[in-house]
Amino acid sequence: MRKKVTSIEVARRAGVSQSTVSRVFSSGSLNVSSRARQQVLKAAQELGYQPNAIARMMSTRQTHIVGILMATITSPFYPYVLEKFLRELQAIDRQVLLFTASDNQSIDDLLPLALQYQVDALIITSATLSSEAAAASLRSGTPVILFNRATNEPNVSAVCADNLAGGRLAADVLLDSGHQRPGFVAGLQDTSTSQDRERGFIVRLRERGCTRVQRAQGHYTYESGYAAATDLLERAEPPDALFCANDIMALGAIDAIRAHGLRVGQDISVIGFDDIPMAAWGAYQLTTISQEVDTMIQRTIALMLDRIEKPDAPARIEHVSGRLILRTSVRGLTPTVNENGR
Amino acid sequence: MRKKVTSIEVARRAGVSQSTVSRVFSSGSLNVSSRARQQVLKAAQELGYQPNAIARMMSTRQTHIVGILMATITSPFYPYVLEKFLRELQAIDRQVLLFTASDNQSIDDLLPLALQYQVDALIITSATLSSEAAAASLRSGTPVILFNRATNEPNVSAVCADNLAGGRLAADVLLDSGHQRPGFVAGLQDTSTSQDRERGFIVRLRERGCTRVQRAQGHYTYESGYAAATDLLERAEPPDALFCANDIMALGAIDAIRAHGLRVGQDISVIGFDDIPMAAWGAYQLTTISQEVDTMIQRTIALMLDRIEKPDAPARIEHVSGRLILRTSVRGLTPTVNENGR
DNA sequence: TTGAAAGCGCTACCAA
DNA sequence: TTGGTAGCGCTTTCAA
Repeated sequence: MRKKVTSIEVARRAGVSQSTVSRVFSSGSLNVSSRARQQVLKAAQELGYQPNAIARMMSTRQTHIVGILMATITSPFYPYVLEKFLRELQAIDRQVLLFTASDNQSIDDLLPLALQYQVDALIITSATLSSEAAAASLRSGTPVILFNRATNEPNVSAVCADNLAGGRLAADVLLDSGHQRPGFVAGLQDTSTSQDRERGFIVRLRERGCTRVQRAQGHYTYESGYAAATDLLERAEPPDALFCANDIMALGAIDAIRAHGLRVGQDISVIGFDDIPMAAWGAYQLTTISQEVDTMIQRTIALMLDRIEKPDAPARIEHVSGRLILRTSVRGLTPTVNENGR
Repeated sequence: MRKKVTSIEVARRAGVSQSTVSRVFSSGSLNVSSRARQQVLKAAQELGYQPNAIARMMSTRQTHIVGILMATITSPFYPYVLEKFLRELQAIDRQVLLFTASDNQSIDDLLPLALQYQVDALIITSATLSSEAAAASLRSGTPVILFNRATNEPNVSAVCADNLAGGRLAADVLLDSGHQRPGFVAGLQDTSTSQDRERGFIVRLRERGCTRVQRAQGHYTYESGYAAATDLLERAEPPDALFCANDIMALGAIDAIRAHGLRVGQDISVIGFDDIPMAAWGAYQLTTISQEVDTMIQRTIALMLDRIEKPDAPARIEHVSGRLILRTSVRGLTPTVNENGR
């Protein structure tokens, strides 16, 4: 049992050359007589032979492995992203080597590691790339695609939601439904997602004459949303509506609001961003702006395949716009869209 | 940029042999004069050399890659499991090749694929292994460990929560707090987790004289928990307490109960299993039985390392018992434990 | 359609 | 401490 069976042993047993065995298991059995193929298959079956993928990578110099670097797997949005990536990549016969990093620092440490594995491409989610890291990836000739983060690096492609437009949409929604004092709960300070959502929101509010916006800092977790909302509610003139940079903070905000004895969607409105499944749960019914994960992922993979094929093609940034998902957490708006979490 | 730099080029530039370059990058620079090492490092730096991990695997016949096969990444319990596994494995210098499967069928298809990658070991979560698959893994000499599933296969190790004890605990909790008509919401029919939790629950209830237990079938999702609870509530003599086979169904049940105008923890009690972060959220405050993920994962990795070292050691099954996490969804019990989601 | 043989980029052994 | 060299298990020419 211990010993791995190699193509040589199969060849011996089948009475053919090792080359023939290789042909049977690679090029779709091209240029192999069906008699030889039968024999090889039979011998392989009997010996329990499986081709050694590592050796194959070695000679073809193609691993068919995609590296995924994910900073925050547990934030409820990302498991969907990961699962979808896996399915799509498995479907096109690519395997996934997964890395996780706690902060942007470790991304820089992990990148060379991923490159050592000769991945065909690297997808980085929920993290930013330093310029040095970008340079290293460029030098190695490994395409890098950012998912859900913008970047200024030339030569690094990215796919993200249209966060600016999303922020503007949130502003319009709140103003249209008659709110006067909107507040903003920010996500992690140094993320392009939070920055852009905030900027779109503020700019649009200003365009429509609303200049005083209260703000509290969160960091994309339930607890930080709870804390930020509490902070905002206890100020002298609390907001009458909250735009939270992601759904999970919005859920925390809702619970904080209720803990203050206020009713969400009546006394105060809340709007989120992402449309995670929990946003549709009975206890929350969160109105939010969706991230079109499926589309974003398809684009990411398309971009990736493109760069694997034409490594010298210029990098591209793509934006995917979200939709307003109407539920009951913003007052004066009635759900019309079809309701299913995801 | 395109071309990958090899150790030969580094050797040439550093004026040493290729063997020396190899030594510098492998055996911790053992048996290399510090002068030679300096030169090699300098040359490598200048050329942007990174050792090729695939080639290394090829000669050492050790990939240092662990395969993880995960059926349901998006069920809220699993992202934590995955992240924890990644951190722990990265910490001991092992990489993770991740596979996902939609059902037990595809597990069987994925297993040979994972084996082709010569993974040092395979961890399978939230899925069961057919006997043929177990045999295949055995023949290949690759250790397989099940996480969170029991198994009867000899030669397959497993780590899971003590589900039987958990079910008994749930029964005791409900009876001790004066409930008369407990009901059970089952998870996926064919999972050992749901079966064992149910069995422990029923057996203990019976031991204490409670024989009539109503039951509804769910499948480990929020929606199915909602539906199952609705079903139970609308029966002639609805239960006064619900034990749900996992937390996410319990949350669905809570929302269903509220939709019926009943108060959770007063009119009817709910107890879950897992202790996912959402169970601690303000809107739910779910009393539940924890799965000690960290411990379970450490055990899994220990088991794995053990079998990698001694492939002929017998398989082992380990159980990790959970704790009662008191919140407010079961009436008559007051939270005492320290409160933080995870 | 087949087989022989030359790599792929490393590690590890052996001799110096 | 060094360098030379023989693999690791495949794929892929090249000739036959």
